[in-house]
Amino acid sequence: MEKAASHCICINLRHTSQTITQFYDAALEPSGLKITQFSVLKAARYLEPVSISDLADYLGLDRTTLGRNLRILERDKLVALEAGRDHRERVVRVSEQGQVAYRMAYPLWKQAQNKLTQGLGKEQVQILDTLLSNLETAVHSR
Amino acid sequence: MEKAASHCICINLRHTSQTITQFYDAALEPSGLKITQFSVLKAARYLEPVSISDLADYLGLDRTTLGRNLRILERDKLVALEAGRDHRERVVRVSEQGQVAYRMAYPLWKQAQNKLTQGLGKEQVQILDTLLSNLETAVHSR
DNA sequence: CATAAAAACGAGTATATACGCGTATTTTAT
DNA sequence: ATAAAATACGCGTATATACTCGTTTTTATG
Repeated sequence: MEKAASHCICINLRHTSQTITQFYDAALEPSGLKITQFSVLKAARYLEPVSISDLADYLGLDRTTLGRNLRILERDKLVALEAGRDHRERVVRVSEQGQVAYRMAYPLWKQAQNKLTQGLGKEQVQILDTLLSNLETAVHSR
Repeated sequence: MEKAASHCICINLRHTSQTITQFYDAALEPSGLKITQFSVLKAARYLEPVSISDLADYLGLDRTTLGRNLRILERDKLVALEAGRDHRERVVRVSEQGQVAYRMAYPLWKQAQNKLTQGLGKEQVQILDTLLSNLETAVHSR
């Protein structure tokens, strides 16, 4: 990872996304979590008990994608997947171990976020957020 | 895919990147190429004959990632991978079929790119490019 | 109430991405 | 000229992501 800047918005986005992901993953390493897993735990903590589909909607992920990601968290005993009252669904709960990992990861995430924010400038981060949001809108409209 | 806007720069980037990728992939569909494959073909056309490592450097991808991506293009007969004079390396060449696919994909790519550019505004796209570039710099320094 | 429609999920398949380890080949240094 | 270092790769493993299809369960409707 080092080169970049094609003329393609998509390729540029993908490349930066990947680079930044590695940055956050490295920052979170002591917690054993990746940034994607951190974001799933965060959402699950907020919504639990929650079905896979509802959690996927919240996260903006495909249901099957989240299902596979959760399998890994379950294997690592960070979440538990139980049958809900509705026997079609499986309900996500964050385990004690999951809570511990999250609390360990949070300050690491914050540090990474701060570093980037300071590197870019607060206003620029604000502008970035707006642009990303507008991109998604531009694609979905019409 | 529909929700978004966490407070995490990384998660926001990942989500938008994925959404935009789907937009480009859908646009390129008639050509049979995905945007990632299109970008590999474009670079390979420009640099061929080129080793896997050199092409990976140019694209900002891990060598092994590109190797696997090329295997798929080879399977679909869009590129050929031959031994170079240096017997350690494998040399990438775009096949006739690859050229045809590329030429078919190009206007589709251009359309997608134009749609997005019009949706966002040219200045905003320029700002986005700058921000993405600055993000990568912010992460690599220090 | 019975059947049709809808919802929730898993499995299969496919792609993209990277890291570490091992191997073959080429270069370089002594 | 030989040994050491560097280079180019492949494979194994791991994660993230999504689509299609099929199964189970729930809900709606006539």
